[in-house]
Amino acid sequence: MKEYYEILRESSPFKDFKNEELDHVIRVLNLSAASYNKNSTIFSQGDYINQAGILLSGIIIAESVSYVGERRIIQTHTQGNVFADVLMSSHQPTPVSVIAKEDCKIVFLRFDKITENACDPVCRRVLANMLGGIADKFWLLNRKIAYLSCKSLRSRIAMFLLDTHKVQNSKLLHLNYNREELASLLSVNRSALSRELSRMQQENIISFYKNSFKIEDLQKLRNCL
Amino acid sequence: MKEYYEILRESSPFKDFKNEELDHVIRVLNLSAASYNKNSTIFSQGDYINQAGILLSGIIIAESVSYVGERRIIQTHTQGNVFADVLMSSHQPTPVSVIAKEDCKIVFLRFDKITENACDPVCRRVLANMLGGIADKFWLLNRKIAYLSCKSLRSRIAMFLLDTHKVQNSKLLHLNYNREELASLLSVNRSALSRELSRMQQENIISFYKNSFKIEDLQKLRNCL
DNA sequence: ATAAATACGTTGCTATAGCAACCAAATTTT
DNA sequence: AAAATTTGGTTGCTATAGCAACGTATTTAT
Repeated sequence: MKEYYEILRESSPFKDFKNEELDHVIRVLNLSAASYNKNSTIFSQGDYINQAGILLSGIIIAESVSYVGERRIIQTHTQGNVFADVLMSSHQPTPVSVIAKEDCKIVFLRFDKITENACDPVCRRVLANMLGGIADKFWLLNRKIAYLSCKSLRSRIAMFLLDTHKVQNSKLLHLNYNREELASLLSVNRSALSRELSRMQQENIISFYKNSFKIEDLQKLRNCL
Repeated sequence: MKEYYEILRESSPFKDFKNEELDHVIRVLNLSAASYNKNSTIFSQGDYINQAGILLSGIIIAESVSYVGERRIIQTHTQGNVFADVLMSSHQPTPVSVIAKEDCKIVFLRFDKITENACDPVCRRVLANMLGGIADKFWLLNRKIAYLSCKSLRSRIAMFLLDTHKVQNSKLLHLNYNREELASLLSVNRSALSRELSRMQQENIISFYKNSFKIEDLQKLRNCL
């Protein structure tokens, strides 16, 4: 596990943990790294989950399959991200499937192990950190609801780009989605998305090539809302 | 607090707690009931929150105000519901305002108090229960995203009604929203909502009077998806 | 290297849902 | 009880976005 200390320190549960603290917590919670091949399933929609995962390497996506078989991407995760933390204490089946998009290494945190050791101040810190992480995710979901609540396609795009701008803190945005995935994320039709993006480019609000976007006129983009 | 024991036992943090356990937890966490008048604000959008609330009596709503001043109802809470639990450990400002829709009594649970006492098995149970509650809310948000992701207005309505049907476990549905609020919840135009509801009534899929709805043909309603 | 598959932009057609304006019923205020 | 306000259904108009079909560029497989 030593090789992953840097990554763990970047993850929310172990944020800024010292080496000794990581040693300690790995021993107490009995942590180890698991490997998954590309395209393998980590959790299936409907599973009952009692552990969270921290992605040590690779990329995973959370997706849900609708009643008519449409896949909708809920989220993507990269190195250091925590997933399934929200679900680890739920009595509901998970509404999403988690799939390795590339070869992955993952360390799992069992919820019962953590609470069992809640007297241990280090474990307690892990727990508090994880709760903070869950709150942040909740906030993200609320953002998603915010842009799904936008009436026009253009305002949806604008809100999404402005959000991404805020996160990446640059007018040059690199999205991790192709058009189909972006459309699915925004719950709009792909061709309609392409059309609207082209229009916005023509109006010099944005420009783009593949999944690289540039905000040409921040004020105009804000006015789209 | 004794008078609220029945309600507390119905709330997720204290689910099925015995009297002695409630006595204990109230003492350790120093709990007491606060009163709010109708239309008063409990939390304001932008506040930093370090405590959750349990609604002992009354009705509260969580709403967010958009950039252009539109109010959007995020959630309503009634007796026994927990709110702000998700946010109590967040370093983000709350994205919603919480307003008393009627006179309310509320008991607040401070997050730091709970973790401080994590060695106490009863407090630990409270913590685990609250996490479970948060997971359930996450699941609800995901449901909301599911119906916001529906393309047609009709399918949005259908999914919402089917969800409500599942929760209330009856073909007679009593909604806590008026049309304006329902439209806001589904993020659609009110008149368009009325029109579509009328159409669905004409097609004998549902019937309704005010905020009472009846599913006339469950299969047809499912086919709307 | 060639073929196959995937990704993405374009466009015409059309159904849909937003908007506004109006009216009627119900509820609240005076 | 009358007036005022709120709530909800109706409808015509119109902009928008979904859909399908197609073409081209890019990537992947053989």
